[in-house]
Amino acid sequence: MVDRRAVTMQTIADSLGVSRSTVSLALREAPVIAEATRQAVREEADRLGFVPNRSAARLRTHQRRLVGLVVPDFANPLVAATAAGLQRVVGEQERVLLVSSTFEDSVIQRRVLRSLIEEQVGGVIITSVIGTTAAELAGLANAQIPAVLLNRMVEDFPAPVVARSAADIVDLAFDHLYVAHNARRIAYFGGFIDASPRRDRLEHFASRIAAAGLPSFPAWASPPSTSTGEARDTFMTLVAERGMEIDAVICHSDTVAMGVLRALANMGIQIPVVGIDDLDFAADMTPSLTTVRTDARGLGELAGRTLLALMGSTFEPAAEPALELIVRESCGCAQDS
Amino acid sequence: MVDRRAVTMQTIADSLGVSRSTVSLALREAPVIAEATRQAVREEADRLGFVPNRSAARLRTHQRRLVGLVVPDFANPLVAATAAGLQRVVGEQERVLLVSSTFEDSVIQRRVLRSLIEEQVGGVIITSVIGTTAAELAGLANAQIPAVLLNRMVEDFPAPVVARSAADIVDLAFDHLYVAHNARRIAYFGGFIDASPRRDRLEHFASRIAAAGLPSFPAWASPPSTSTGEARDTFMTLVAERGMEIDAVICHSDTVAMGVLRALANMGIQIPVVGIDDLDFAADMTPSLTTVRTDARGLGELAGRTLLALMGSTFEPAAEPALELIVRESCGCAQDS
DNA sequence: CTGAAAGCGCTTACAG
DNA sequence: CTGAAAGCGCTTACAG
Repeated sequence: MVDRRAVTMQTIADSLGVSRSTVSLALREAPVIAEATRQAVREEADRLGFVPNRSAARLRTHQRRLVGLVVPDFANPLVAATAAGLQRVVGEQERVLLVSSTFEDSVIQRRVLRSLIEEQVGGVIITSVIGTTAAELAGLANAQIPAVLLNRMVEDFPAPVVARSAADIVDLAFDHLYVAHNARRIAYFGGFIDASPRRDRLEHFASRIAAAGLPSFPAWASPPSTSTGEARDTFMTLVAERGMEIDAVICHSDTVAMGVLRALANMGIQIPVVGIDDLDFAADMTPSLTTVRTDARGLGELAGRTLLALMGSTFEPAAEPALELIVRESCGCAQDS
Repeated sequence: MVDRRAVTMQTIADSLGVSRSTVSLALREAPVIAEATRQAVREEADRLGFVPNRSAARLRTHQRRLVGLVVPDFANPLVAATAAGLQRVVGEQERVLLVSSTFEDSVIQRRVLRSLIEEQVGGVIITSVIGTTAAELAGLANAQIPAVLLNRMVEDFPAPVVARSAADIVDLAFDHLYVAHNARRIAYFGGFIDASPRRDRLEHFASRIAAAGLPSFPAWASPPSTSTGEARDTFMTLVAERGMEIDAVICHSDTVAMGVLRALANMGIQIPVVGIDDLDFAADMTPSLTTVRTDARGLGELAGRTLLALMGSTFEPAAEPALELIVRESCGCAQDS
């Protein structure tokens, strides 16, 4: 409101005829400063529109209030939901989130991590590019920056992994299709090849299939697809090439499930479809999507709390929110309700 | 890799027996330093795992490489897409994005803006909380931080507004319904009451309606709805209360359109529906959504370029990507293809 | 071509 | 209760 030169503590000190130390202590509400002085300093600071320079404070104290979030692409609705949960936790602590997408490019990831270290972030939450090794994350450890691995594991990197249980997710979907819908030729479809959550899910899925003595359909699991459009096209190609050899599908995500539902509609075929995530729009697809709710927002909050705990904050450890199967129309349960 | 104390330029200087200045100049590739020295410094820096401290550099130089993004909620897919475009532009310049959601809460917005100023961001892109006044953004101006208003206008605040033309959007949707589908009882539905883009669209919509001598249906425009579920419920309530008095709908967003399509399906009614945005999933709804493509990603890039230009970067000014009507099934055009 | 010195804006012992 | 001084890690004139 007042000046065009940056106003610093010195400005306030001069204007009040006190020292910088007094201003600093007064603004930080140090009880050692006389109430009258504190008051005067606060008022003058407001009048001048003083805003403390965090860079300077950080340089002096090594306090670190920034939190870095590194994800493949936050245009992905699942990622965006997770980030929103995280932001909630981080924002409550007056911390600020530095967000970067890597677009699955390890060169960008390297650059981004370096930037975050340079900015002296207090911690990092990362869904690392596929194929990332512990060595590529070593910079964080060297800079003593605590990290949390979100969803994707990195072999030999000593950081907590926050992710939903792949086995539990698969069990919920599989059991419903197998028991409630008598499906016997079940496929897992979609996702990023080689991402650890998908690998874990596929592994558990294979063991359930084997234990139940059911046939497996690896061809349906192999082509990658993450976007809705990709999923739709890939699924239609598979049906064209192999025929409708399956009688139910577990989709890697709701986004993928939407493409599969569209493919099925295009071809006039109906088989039970179960998604994973329960994103906002799952309830309003036609047919509405039966899906395993993974509560991305809750997971983001959990990741945030886990990181903040590593950074020294204390709060009651948040329980991991429970997974839940949300039954709707796409599996055939409520098709005509 | 080596030490647990932070390694600074002093560490490198000591280890090499040169001065801090030499290290600083060498690392910044100053031609004044002998090539051999530069080489030695670079190698030692790598060996020690040196990462420059941006806070210190910023304090000294007042360079500002951080860019702040303030949005209502980046879990909103439209916002996420815009943010992704922005990140692309910002990332190319080795800049880092500070992202904060305000959840439409002006108290949070105030806190967030203050944090960004404290962190010495070089610029801010903001979709401000509804009802934000220029006074609430004055802190940015005082701190001489350039700003770009994304989508939402703020009266009397001297910053460029980056948004798609409300009139053009409405024209594309209206003309298609009016001309191609002979709709005569057209409603605009959904969105946040009082957000400036919606106000502008409604205003232009009203003028088109009036010019064509068509009846208007303000009741359909008034109840707010931004999420898919909200839109679905609100739409069903309207139909229940008022009967099916309209024969076509322009929806404020694809997200809203999805809810409307679901509501129509629930009630077994078919009228032409046009969305706005063309998000990824629009092509794969059932029916697939006819919508005005606003290219959120492109808009994010444009906002980024606009801000960077304000911050002093120069590049060829990006043309605003054109709006385009994407015709699919939901308007009735390709229902059976 | 390289070094000594000053200073960015803050915080924190330490005197008084 | 308040002030003078040192120092965080960097950059940039200015000497030499």
